[in-house]
Amino acid sequence: MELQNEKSLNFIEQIIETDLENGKNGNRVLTRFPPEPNGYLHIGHAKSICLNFGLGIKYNGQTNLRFDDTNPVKEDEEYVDSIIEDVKWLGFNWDGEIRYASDYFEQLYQWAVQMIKEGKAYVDDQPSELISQQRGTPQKPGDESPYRNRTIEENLDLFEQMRSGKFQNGERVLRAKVDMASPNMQMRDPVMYRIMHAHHHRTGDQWCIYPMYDYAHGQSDYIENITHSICTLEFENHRPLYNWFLDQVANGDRPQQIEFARLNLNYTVMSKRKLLELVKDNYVNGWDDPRMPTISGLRRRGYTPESIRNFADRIGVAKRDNVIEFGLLEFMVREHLNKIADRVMAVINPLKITLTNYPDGVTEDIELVNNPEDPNSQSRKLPFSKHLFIEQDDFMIDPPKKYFRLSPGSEVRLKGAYIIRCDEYRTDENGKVTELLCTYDPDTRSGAGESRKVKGTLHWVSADHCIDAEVRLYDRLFTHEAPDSDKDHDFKEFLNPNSLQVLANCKLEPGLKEAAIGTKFQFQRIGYFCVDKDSTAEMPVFNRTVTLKDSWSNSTN
RNA sequence: UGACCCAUGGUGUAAUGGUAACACAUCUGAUUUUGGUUCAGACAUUCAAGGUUCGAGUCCUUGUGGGUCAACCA
Repeated sequence: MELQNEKSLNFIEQIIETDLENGKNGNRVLTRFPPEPNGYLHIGHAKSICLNFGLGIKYNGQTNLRFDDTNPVKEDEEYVDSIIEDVKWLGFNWDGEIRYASDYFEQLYQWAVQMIKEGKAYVDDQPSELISQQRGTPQKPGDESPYRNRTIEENLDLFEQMRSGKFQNGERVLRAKVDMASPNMQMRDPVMYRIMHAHHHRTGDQWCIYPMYDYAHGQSDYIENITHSICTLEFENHRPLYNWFLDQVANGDRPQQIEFARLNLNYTVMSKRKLLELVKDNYVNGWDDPRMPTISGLRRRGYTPESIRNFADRIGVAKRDNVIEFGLLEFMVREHLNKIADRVMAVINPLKITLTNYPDGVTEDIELVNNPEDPNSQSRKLPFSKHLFIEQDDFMIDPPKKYFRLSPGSEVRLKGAYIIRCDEYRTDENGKVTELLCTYDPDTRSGAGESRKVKGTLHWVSADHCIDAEVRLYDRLFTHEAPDSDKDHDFKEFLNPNSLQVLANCKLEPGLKEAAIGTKFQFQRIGYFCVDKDSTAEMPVFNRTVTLKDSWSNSTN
């Protein structure tokens, strides 16, 4: 960690280092990642995870994983499991056991009773609409509830009855007695407890009153001895309330809430509600659909934990609203995959070619390095024969200038093998090219010494030896840079109809038959791909993680 | 018409009162048996006006622009 000294500190690190210099919190650093288990984690959470756990590591501290499970009707164990998996996969370890806000329900209740006794909380009998009206507006102060000055005894009794199930949902709430005239809306006697006769995924039917976020969160931080409670900007207005609740119970060290700007990525949506909508209404195939910005989606797409951590590091941490270009995420995964992914031959839109002067029935072994970027890389042998497949894009009848690939009469090298010339092409009734007849130059085999140069090098597979595979090409999920920014159009109107393209007739080099699920490859000249979980022994399925950078198609567009 | 927060190249982030920099993107060129990688280069930045100071992106004031807040959500 010493090496990080060269790098400048973000504003949260500066706060922590100042605290450390001042001996605050007994020189401890304890952060927490507090997801609500009401959906799958997305790349925005990854930023928060990397921040919180990263701080724990950097300052020799720890980070807790705590589920903020105070709203049983929205939460589910499926989400708990997925969140645990995603945090682990990103490569982080939390301190001790997993925590749950629901573990603290009894303590929270006792503190609420104490607050009632001190005249700091009261039971309100009014329905939510009325309470809402009395709250006033940002410009106009609120009005006090007629129940605000009940006796402590009455409050105690009513709160006890709330807990014991005497009331229906919505009949009573417990409110903090703060200040109905505060210019900060959060301070206008916020609700602390509401009645919910609902089954909780951990506490079952033990409770029918549940604490609200503002009350539960800060107290949970305090219970866990959190030093720095990092959250996103929209909680900035809540900080005085966070501190007010702490004032009621805290002795000694207390957590400090610090807000940072959440991640926004263009061409996608990041709200859990909207992501849930895409899943529920089948606009995508589940939370881990490779087009989703969820961590599980990125994982299935072929992203590596390293690339996501590097991304989080690169985008930085600050307080100003930001929209990161999706291309940066793609850069990060290319950068990592370039180093670790073996290169393989894969023809995704096959075009048959026959080498008319190559002997029938002969197979040669072509040796290729698996990854030229990796000094320790092994090589493998590929079969080469008279009948081959190349990419349809690699042949044009009437090519533009500076087209380095095949066209009638032109020459290219087949990577690792020979230089070939296209003599003839055949088309079907629609004019589509169906086959090329080529001749090879036997003197140009790779590694056979001095040979003449050609501009283009193509990837290929032997038609007699290749395997069939399905390849799924993904494009951005939305056509709009900011799909949820348009007030007149629902974000789903900007869904990209071409975000998934399935190619069912792809031809791959034989060694790919046994590739394990999740294995990452570079399909030479095409992009990075990984083996999808839908693969079967008969039909492997590959997901395109990202294309290779392509300055040719960029310049022609 | 309140409170709180924010403002640096196209994007994001630095510069901690002392030469405005790094990455991505874009564009050149070199290398290359991947139109990849690598290498070299180019482009382009302090919201405005006042003030403090020898010196301001940084501190102060005002303005402008943007964000957040009126769930028994988190």
